[in-house]
Amino acid sequence: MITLGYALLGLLARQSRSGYDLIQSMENPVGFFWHARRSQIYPELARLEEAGLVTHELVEQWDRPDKKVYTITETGLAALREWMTAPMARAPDRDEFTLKAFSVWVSDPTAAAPLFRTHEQLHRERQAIYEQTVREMEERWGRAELLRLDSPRFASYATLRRGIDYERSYAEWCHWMVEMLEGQHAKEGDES
Amino acid sequence: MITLGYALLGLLARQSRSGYDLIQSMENPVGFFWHARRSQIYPELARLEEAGLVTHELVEQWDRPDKKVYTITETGLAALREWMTAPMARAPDRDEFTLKAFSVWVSDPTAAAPLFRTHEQLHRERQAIYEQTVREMEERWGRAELLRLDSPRFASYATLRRGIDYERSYAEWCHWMVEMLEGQHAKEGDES
DNA sequence: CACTACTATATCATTATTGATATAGGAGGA
DNA sequence: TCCTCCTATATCAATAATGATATAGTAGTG
Repeated sequence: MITLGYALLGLLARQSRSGYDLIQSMENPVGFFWHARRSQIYPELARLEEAGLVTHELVEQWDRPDKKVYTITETGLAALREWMTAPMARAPDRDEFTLKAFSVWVSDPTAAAPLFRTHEQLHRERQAIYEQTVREMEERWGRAELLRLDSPRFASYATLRRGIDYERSYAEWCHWMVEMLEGQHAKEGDES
Repeated sequence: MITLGYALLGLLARQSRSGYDLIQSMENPVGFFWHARRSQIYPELARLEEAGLVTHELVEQWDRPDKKVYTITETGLAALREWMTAPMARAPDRDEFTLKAFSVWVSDPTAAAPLFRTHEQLHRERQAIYEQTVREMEERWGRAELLRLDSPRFASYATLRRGIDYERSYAEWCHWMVEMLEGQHAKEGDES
């Protein structure tokens, strides 16, 4: 099965949702680690249902279009558990922005610097969003709940921690690049 | 144009290579930030040639099959420069392993811990490879050359720095996860 | 002599993902 | 009233990426 399928199962294991809700969840902060378009989600839901991993219930609404609310089945939960603990190889790394760094030498440093400056900003913003989310979670459920291993809150918290580390380390690297490109490498220490 | 195209141009800007050489370069440490299979590289080279971004010269060899050595053109270099400084949005994050963390709550912690243990190891190993590469570069060209902005060495060094940070932060997160899952969260500080 | 590995290029089918577009009712603002 | 936005689902074409396989010569090992 496709990774997207497990992403959807992971969301449905927490709570039943419509396709539209799933699309929202995939776009919002918590879904930062996997991304998909509507055109991929609806067919994938159909495939999950065909495989018996989810079922749907039609919910009629008077004020807006009717929706199909999907619920994970026991089979679906079992599939999610199996995927969860299945040994897995490193995913091939793919980052177009880092790829740019690999060719930074061909361009004028003063032309390249703004690019890295912008990305430093983008990553710091994302970091701030994740940190804010963690703070909100702490206020809402308390720190103890976030550390209860069988709680979805813990899983969200763990994921967010990864996100925060990722964004911070990315932003720091961008910052270093800007310093280099702007010729202010006086601060540059040695951390071989 | 496709990102892979710029990855290939980036390699050819440094040195002319055959398709086969390019495949090697994409698999080795330096090419850790983008990945492609043979079946994608050969057609892409043909497309680059059709677009006038590279040319090839047939090199006959007596001891092994003849090869086509590709060289970047002025147009190709211009295209690379333009892509280099073109404003770029955040790439959608995609990491199947982090996605697993999002569903870690459904599985038994003792079953999940080894998974994170393994990945900590994988990332530490990769980190060590990158660090070793940097050390070799320092020995071979000297630290000053690695910081010369118009040198491909600087670009490689910058890329490797990103790689090292990425691997370290990933490994540290995996380590934290293992501690959590194994119930040794005594060390857990507060870094909100 | 068979087997395996390496150099070298290439095609094919399939799957995954993206981008554009369609439909359709309700809400809210200009 | 027109326009835009939101909820809600869906299809379609195009592109990107993967996996499998083919060909073919050389070199080395058992």
